[in-house]
Amino acid sequence: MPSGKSLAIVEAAARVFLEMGYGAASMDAIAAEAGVSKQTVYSHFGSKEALFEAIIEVKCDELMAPGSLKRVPGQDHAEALADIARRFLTLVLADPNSSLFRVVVGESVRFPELAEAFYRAGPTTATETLAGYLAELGGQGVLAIADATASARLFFAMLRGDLYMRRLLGLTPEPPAADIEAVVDEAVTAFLAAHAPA
Amino acid sequence: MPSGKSLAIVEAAARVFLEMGYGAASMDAIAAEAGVSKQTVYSHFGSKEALFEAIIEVKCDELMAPGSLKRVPGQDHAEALADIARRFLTLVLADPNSSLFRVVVGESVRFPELAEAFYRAGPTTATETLAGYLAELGGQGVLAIADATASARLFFAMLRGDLYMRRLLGLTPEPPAADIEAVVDEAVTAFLAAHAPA
DNA sequence: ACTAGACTAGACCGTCCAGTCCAATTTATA
DNA sequence: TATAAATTGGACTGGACGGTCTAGTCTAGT
Repeated sequence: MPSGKSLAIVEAAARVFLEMGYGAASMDAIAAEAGVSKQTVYSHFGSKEALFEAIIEVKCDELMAPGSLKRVPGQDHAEALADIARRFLTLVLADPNSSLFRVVVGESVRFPELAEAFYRAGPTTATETLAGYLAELGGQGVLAIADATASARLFFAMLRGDLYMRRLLGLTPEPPAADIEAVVDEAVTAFLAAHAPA
Repeated sequence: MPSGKSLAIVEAAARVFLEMGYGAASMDAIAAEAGVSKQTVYSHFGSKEALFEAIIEVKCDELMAPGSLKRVPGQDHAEALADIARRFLTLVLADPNSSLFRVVVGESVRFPELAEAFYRAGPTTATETLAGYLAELGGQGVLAIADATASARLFFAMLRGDLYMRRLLGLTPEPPAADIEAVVDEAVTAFLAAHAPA
């Protein structure tokens, strides 16, 4: 439970780390951004590494916390898939989140545990959730699903297309909903075609 | 034309930069790795930034130079696609190349022009090449291709699945050919199903 | 009023590193 | 061989940064 100061530090550190990356972020800058003395930062978190790890873990949790991929009942399966895709892409392409990913990738050599935590909180969780749903659809004969996990991974992969790549490389600002919708439509259509029941 | 010393510097710098990232790589380390005095490094490349940019550009060129996606004639289209996919994945998952990508992503905030150059040399070129081939197949009625560029992007996206993500996050060593083959098969099958002619 | 503990401002230390300088030495060239 | 160019190695500068220390302030709770 971060109280006032601690919360300010966490938020400031998140801003600075995500904007500048680990190496370029200085503890002085973080303290200044938080409106707090450097000593206070060191009282709450013992070191730069510890602070960084704390921030990334918090952000990873936030990323997947709201069960973003839960289904709303009473939907056509095509619409349900589109819904999942839309939420996934919106989440993943949103500004602080794509920065987070960039930083995690960039520092994955120095902080392997962080990369692992990210992978577990993000891709793994998302894949498992979707795989459960796909297995259900497969059981109902609505789709031909041989390997639910593999299909779930394929679905997410289809969503990580050119737009995703451009975001990853920082070449594009957060895209408008229409752009996301186009990717969603294409992926869902192709996915359904590839999994049409015999 | 890098002569002896210059070449040694480029190669050493590539090794150090790709292994440690931009921030953690010191000019002393690079000079030592090259078996060259620091002054010589500065004589050939004026600054750390310039050296980094030179290395990344050289590596980008290498990455796409050998026309890695050219088709061998007389192939079944399914086999041709599998061939392209296999070469793409092998290239992209190989060790120095995925390190390069990690570094470019990590430094994309500090070096936006580099990210742009990378995007042009990599994804853009690859997409255009494949789009040309797909348009051809579409014209022959072998596949149903409405938007060749979009389909090409989708194809590559399907290849950048879980294995790619794990590589990106540094969670897995260079995968064996069998793992790549599995991804290739799955992607090609799904892609063909999604583009079957009416 | 007294005290305890969180906080501040900023000086300070040691380290690391990009980049410079230079005198001595090697290498190439004419 | 003589001369010019490239290279070496190592000392040095200047600055940034992680982290510590300290003297003193602010705020509760008693």
